[in-house]
Amino acid sequence: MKTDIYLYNSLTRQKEKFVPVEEGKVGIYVCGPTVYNHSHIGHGKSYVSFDAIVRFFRFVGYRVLYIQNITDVGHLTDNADEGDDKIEKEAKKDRVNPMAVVETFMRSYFENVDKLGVGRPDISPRATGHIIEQIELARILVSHGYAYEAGGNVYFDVSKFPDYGKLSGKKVEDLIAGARIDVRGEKHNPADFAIWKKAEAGHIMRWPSPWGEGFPGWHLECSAMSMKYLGNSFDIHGGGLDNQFPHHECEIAQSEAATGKPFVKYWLHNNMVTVNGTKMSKSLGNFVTLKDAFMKFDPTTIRFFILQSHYRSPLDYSDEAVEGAGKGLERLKNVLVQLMDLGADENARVDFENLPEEPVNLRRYYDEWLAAMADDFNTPSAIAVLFEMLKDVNSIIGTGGVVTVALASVLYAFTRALAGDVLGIIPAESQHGREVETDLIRLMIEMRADARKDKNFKLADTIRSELQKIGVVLEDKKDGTTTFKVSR
RNA sequence: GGCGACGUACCCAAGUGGUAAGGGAGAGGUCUGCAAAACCUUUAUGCGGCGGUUCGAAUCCGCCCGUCGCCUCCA
Repeated sequence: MKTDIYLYNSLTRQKEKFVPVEEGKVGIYVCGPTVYNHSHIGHGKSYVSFDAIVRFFRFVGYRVLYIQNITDVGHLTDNADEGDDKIEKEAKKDRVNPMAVVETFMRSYFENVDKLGVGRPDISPRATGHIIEQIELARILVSHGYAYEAGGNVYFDVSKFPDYGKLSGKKVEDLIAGARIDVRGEKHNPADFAIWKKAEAGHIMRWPSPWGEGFPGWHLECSAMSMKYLGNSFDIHGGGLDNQFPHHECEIAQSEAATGKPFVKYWLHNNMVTVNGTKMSKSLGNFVTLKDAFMKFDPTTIRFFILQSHYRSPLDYSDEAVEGAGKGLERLKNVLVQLMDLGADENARVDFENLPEEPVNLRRYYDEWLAAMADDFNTPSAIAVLFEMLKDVNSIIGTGGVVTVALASVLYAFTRALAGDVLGIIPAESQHGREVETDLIRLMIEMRADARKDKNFKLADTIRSELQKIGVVLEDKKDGTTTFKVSR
């Protein structure tokens, strides 16, 4: 590995050096969405954050197995394990099969995060595809005495698992004292949680089990699926801070009670998104879906905006802030265009072991970037390093310094690798677009150059402004040449 | 009520004991037919407030104010 990685472990509440369960490999599980609605900007933050983390692990040489589930069993909208199943509620509204609702929003989810440059997980297991594993896990818990059946429901007995609360810092007594919920009489202890639920009449999604027809409790799927693909003990489990309790706490209890082994080594939690300072909620009408956001901003800009703050910091979404981020990103992308104009080879590779120190100190910038990323994935600091490098490069270009094709190529590849491959804030496609379009634009530039020579500035300006309308921005250089960039 | 975070310039945001990164916006300048881009200069004696520890604190401690999250489905 190129470097040691330190990460903040929610379980121990401190930064720790990452030591994998198995040398050279990382097993990571991240809680995926419940697909009953369009994804919002909060989902965006979570999945972009973990995407950057996964990309970084791969960059430094780890073999990563990334699992992210799709929750396609609805679970309940209400407290006290009552209320409607969210997916079924949606299905009844539209008079369609619940699985059709799942399909619709699962596709929507992937379309959205694809646009954000989030790499697909290696495996996207679905809860309904792992009912057998979940029943088996519940069966083990019952047979080991950690869970009990009551009226067709199966509950985890919190009193049998003394470590319950170790992740969230909660005490079972406090939970009972502060309980705002009506306690189900059949539970032994108010803090006990359902791992299998009886399907009442009219409940559509149901499966046979040793306890009659029913469906799995929410927490069970993540235990069953993570351990199936990553083993009983694995490296990293991630998710939103709002899932720390009860979801992740319950996962630990179920998994460790069933296997007798430590479940997860490092817990990573990303912080939440607020909109104009307040929590997103449908009732407040400030619910920003990714679809909405993409109407106003380029998805890459949204990604950049997300990564410009730390994953463990809360992020406040506002048009003003995203606009500001977009302008900054534009500058970053612009340097690549400039380097291309200097003849940079698009396919050049960087040798990180052997970076130049003059005239741009890439050695130092790389060390700083790496240190930032290795320190709990500090993407804001890493981005700041890229901006410092950019300033250096522009300064040389702007003051007429000599940038050889070889240097331009190294700078280009360096920026592409760090900003593109790892952070994902530079889209992969060529800035200059397709050949025919490029030739056409060059033709317009020549025509405009003739107009300028004749002092026909009216025509010259018309050409420039009309091209700008279709997203082609012309820039006249000092030496009389004109370059362009495509800004969409 | 219980638990936990956070509060850094006009906006966004790093920094967890050694004297305030970075981005946006603003101001002035260089370049230019004009733009745009780029570069240079500039914008917090101060990091919510008040105390304390220390040679030294945005960073540690205490209290207060404010915001957010969790305790109930949630990324």
